[in-house]
Amino acid sequence: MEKKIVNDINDLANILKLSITTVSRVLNGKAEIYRISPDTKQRVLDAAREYNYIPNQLARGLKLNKTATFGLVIPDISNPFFADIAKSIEYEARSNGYSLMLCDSRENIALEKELINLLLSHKVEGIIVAPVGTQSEHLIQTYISGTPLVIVDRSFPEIDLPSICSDNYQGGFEAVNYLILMGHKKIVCIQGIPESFPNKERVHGFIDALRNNKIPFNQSMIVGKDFSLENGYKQTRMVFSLKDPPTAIFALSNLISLGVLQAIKEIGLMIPDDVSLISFDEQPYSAYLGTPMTTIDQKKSEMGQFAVEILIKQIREKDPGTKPLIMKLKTNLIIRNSVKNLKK
Amino acid sequence: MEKKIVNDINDLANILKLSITTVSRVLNGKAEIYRISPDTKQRVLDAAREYNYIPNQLARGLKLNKTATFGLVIPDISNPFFADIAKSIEYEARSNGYSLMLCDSRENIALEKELINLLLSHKVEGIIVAPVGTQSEHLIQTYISGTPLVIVDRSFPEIDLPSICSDNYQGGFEAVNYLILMGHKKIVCIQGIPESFPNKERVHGFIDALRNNKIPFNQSMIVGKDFSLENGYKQTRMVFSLKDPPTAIFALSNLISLGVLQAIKEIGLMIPDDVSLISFDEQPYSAYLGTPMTTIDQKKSEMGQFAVEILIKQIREKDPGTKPLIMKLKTNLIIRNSVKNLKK
DNA sequence: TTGTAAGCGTTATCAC
DNA sequence: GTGATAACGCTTACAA
Repeated sequence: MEKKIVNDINDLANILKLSITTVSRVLNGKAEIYRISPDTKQRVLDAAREYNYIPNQLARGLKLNKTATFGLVIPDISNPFFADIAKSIEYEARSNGYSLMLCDSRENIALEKELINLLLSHKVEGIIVAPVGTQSEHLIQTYISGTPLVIVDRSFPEIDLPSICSDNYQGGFEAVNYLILMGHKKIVCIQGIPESFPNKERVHGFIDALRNNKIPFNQSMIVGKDFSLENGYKQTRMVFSLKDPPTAIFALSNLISLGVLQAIKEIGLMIPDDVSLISFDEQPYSAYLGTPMTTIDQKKSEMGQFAVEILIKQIREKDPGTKPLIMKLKTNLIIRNSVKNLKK
Repeated sequence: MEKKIVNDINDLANILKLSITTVSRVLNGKAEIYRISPDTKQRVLDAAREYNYIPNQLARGLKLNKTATFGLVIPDISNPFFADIAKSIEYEARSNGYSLMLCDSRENIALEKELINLLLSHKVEGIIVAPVGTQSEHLIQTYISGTPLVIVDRSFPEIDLPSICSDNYQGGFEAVNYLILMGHKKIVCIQGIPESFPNKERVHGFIDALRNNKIPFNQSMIVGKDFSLENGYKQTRMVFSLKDPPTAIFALSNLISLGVLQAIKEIGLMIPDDVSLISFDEQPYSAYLGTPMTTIDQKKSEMGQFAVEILIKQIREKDPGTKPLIMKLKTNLIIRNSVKNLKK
């Protein structure tokens, strides 16, 4: 006797000699509501298991207007910062019954727009996005069109979109303040994507910390163009080819600081004796580098967790009247050995 | 005049005073085939753009039995090894018009099974999985049920499933052979998940390299239970609490070796003067650690790339008759400073 | 307590 | 050249 293959709720109903209605009800846990006999219920459940019936989410989604899916758009999943956030979001989404569609925008705004539309076409119930640049029209558009959306990491100034990010200004300020406390005055900041919001805020903190300590600022103290290792490398080489190089470098990402390390090494300098270094993004390896690195830690898992919470809240409340929630998470300065105390 | 909101191909057809059939045809690039007038075609295209019509992939998928979606199941997206693979898979999938559903199985076999079913219910067109353990029935089941599937990283011995992984045996063998060449005899291998295939193969290579060099092997030379940092830390502390500790450690993952570094540091030893270390998985930071680390590099992006290629091939050919493709990628020994030459 | 049938947004078959 | 309609697999109002 060959075992029938069940692709369908229909096949299942046929085998059981029941209507698909009854089968559907049992499978959706509505047996009691419709007073389906315990016997029938058990038969359905047994058959579903026996024939390994897997409901078709497409059909279900089409009918119910629910896909139990979120979309996640991030600039680079191979950057451990975003991988950590993705981990947290995946976990939190799954815990709430949602699957995740992963989109890597490769720091490309055109692709980001495309990906948002793709997610929309897949009828995701919500989108979490770490935006690439300063453009936000497409995000606002999807938000007001009714798709719940949360921005993580890269918020926008004065925008009415729910968002959650680190207090990048605070992080930048504290980092540089610490450098100054250690006696540094000639500081160079190697930045990431200049237009991106976290970058701007960190730079803002950098400048304010200088100002606060009466240290003159000029534009040559800020170099760099993106968050990559290559950028960190090139800028460091460039900076040290100039006369009067800095005593300290402030790197605005984990990848940038790796590039700095490479350049420093090639040039033949030592950290912190010849140059000091402080970097955004704590990583598992930060403590085990040639010189254990002083870093600004961000609350990555909280970020992911809150992002999903805010999204789910939007879905539940369906209340576009209320002011969108904007959260800022405190950063944390982790002091190790990569900054020299010039005052000693 | 308020702009109408278009949710539907129906709405679009109404606005244009055309049938949905015609609209659908134009939108699917079949205008020429059905000899639709250039004028009509242009009107449809313009309207679609103007009203920002986004096709419903659920309905499309239901009808066509195509979702343009792959599923990816990996044990831990925050492990940079898997993040790199995911990056490559996402890129390659997207280049071929597929989106990616990301599932993190958290090294949990029950969850892995559940996730596979979830992906099936979402009607993904193919699944790429880095399996958690030794169980493969659920994978074989979905493969023979007709859903294209590729295993990455963690293959199974003697299994008829398409798979692509590193030559873990070679990697293990070369690593240990190198240690022996440098004069090491007392070597401890801190392994990952013992039942997992890559782990077994690496251990196999470890043992064969010893044997090959007439160095006696005993079970106490292999310790550890998973690929985590904590495992690396605990095992190192344990090993060095014993009398007659090893002169060299072979760590079977990037996270394990970070744990080793932490323990070594706490104990107050130096690498490579007091202990040598060689580790699986090259990472961007490997070269910048306290002692630049000697590592076994794996071809992560090739792995992702080939995985997608194999998947797409399965979809195209629909030919379950041919023997499933199994690929092994060569590993690469990167020599730095973490192994001491005892023969000097 | 169970069944019939409409409809979710598409595409494909057949007609004109 | 264009259009009406069935069908994809499911849920649910309405019937029985």
